[in-house]
Amino acid sequence: MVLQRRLDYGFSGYRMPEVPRASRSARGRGPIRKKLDANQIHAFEILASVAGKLLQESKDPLPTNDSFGKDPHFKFGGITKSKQQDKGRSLKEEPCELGSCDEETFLYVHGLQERRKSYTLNGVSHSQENFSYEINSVSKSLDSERINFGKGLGAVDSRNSCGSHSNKVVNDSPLSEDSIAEKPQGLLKRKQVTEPSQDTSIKEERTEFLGSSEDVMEMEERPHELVSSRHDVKTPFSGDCKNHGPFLGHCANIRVVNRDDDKNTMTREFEHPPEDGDKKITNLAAPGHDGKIRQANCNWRTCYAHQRSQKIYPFKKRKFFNWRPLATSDRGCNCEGIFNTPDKILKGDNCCAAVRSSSTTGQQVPPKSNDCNVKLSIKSFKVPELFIEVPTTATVGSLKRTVMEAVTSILGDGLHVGILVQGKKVRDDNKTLLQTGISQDDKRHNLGFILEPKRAKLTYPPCSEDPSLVSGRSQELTRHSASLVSQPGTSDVSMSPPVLSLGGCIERDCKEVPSLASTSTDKTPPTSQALVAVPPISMKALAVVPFHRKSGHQEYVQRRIRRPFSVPEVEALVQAVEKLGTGRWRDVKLRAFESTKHRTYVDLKDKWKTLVHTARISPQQRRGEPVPQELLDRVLAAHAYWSQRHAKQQVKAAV
DNA sequence: TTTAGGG
DNA sequence: CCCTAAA
Repeated sequence: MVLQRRLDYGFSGYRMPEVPRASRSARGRGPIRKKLDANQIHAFEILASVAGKLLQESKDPLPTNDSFGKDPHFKFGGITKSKQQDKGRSLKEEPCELGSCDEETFLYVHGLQERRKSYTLNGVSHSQENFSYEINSVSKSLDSERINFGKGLGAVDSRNSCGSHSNKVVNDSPLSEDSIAEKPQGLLKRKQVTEPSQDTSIKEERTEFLGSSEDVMEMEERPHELVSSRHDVKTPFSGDCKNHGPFLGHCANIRVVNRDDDKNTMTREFEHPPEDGDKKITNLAAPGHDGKIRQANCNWRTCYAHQRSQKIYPFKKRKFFNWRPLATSDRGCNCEGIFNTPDKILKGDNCCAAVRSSSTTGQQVPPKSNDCNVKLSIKSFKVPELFIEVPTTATVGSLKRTVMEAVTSILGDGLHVGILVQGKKVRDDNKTLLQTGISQDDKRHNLGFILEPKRAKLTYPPCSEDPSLVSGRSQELTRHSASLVSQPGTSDVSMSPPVLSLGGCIERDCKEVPSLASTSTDKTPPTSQALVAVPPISMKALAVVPFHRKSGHQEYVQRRIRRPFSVPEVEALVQAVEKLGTGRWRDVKLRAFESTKHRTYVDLKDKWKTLVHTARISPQQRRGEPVPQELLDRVLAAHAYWSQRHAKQQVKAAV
């Protein structure tokens, strides 16, 4: 028979496709904000949840964070130290620190409407969740974050810029070896207790995982610290999680309260972030951290941000799934504090261990990815680590599916997973992992996962519907992420060099948003902004996190992409309204936007509303593409006219 | 389905 | 843009 050993892989993160820029101040000075769709946010939630659970699995106390409580920035509103203390096993809360973030590069992630605020990933948000999914991009650093997917304990990526210090740091880090060594036991223990069966299917794992209720639920999450740009780090991983700056309130404290076995639903409630959240963030973002950016040393456990209050939180919207965002800083997750020395890691032993059946041997300690600093550009964000387990006999296709399930369930169906082994894209889904070389212990076999747009074309909002302005639908995807799109089945060329100049491209893109006209596909570097940076990856062992997928499809309803009205559109709208009047949006739609399917009458109505508002405010206060004053004047005139007319009609009707 | 408005 | 109550 074929050996049924399993490989545990850990994701240090995914690099996500860029998200359309949401907005920035009129003068371009403001923070660049990005909005993530609900499902994307959910990804964080789920991944964070997974991480959190894993974290919980560990009974080993995490290194204490001395800075906790000391750091002025660190202030979790409701975090009760005493509470933590009460629980011996509970993890200490640590502030998540966002390292040096270029203020300008802060990304704000928004969820939907009301929740929008709460889902603001940006630590700046005052939302209650205030989770630490802060995406902060340091455009300065060209190093792209990498996705490590490795087997073996503690991977060290020598190529990684962080790698150099990471090794060293690792040793010093409290979280290093000991921690790692211990963890497995704890996991094992738990496993034995909870999982009698040796046969562990992913599903079972998941179940078990979920099954570990109480303790898990009560665990406090600990925000992890984050860090900063790898470049500047002088003392990376200063060895402890102590020095991390407070990430402040971004890390939500969550506690799982309710568990729904059937649905694997966990609801959580977040605490309200400190009022001064903004300030804190600002501080973090403030200059001065340059060169001294603290390295975040977060191991995946740490990443598991604070969890706290538990409570069944009825979600208003069904769109929101079961999982609430955990307070986790994706960034933090990426910066792992636990590392093993390379030699150690790469040893066959570890590898072997890694492949042991998790069910019988217990889970391995999740490997830490040496993905030090995550630098996110405006167009991408990193998701917390995700651990999965698959038998070596699994096919590449199944591996993809497994990963996809985890990711898709979170992100929605817009993406599919691509797998790269040593930088090469594996296209044959029928190959087994062994055949592909993924199962080999050789460290050289790097495995990378990439998220690619499923659809041939991503729908990026064209600047204008106006034919004259639209260079073609094909451009949709091109804007910032042409390279992102490796169409299924086609180009992989770009993927070969896994990651390339990601950095450079990103930086450039961040700074300048190419106009549509200038961004034809041809100009876009094929490889660059690839979705994923597939850095050299070292394999390491990890704990498996069974990922569960709900049968089916989540009800993620993606928020429509923002499509600012172009001047021609505004013109058309104004003209139609002048003629038809307000209140007849359907007719306006038919008349002026008949062929523009993405402009609904509601959109037109909304646009009119904003136009009226825009026309009333001073030019200085206006944002976005300036609308000719002439049009605005017409807006006001039409608005006044029709308002008056409606009023009169009402009077008549009344009489 | 449309409107109208608040979020 | 989203979400919805009303119409």
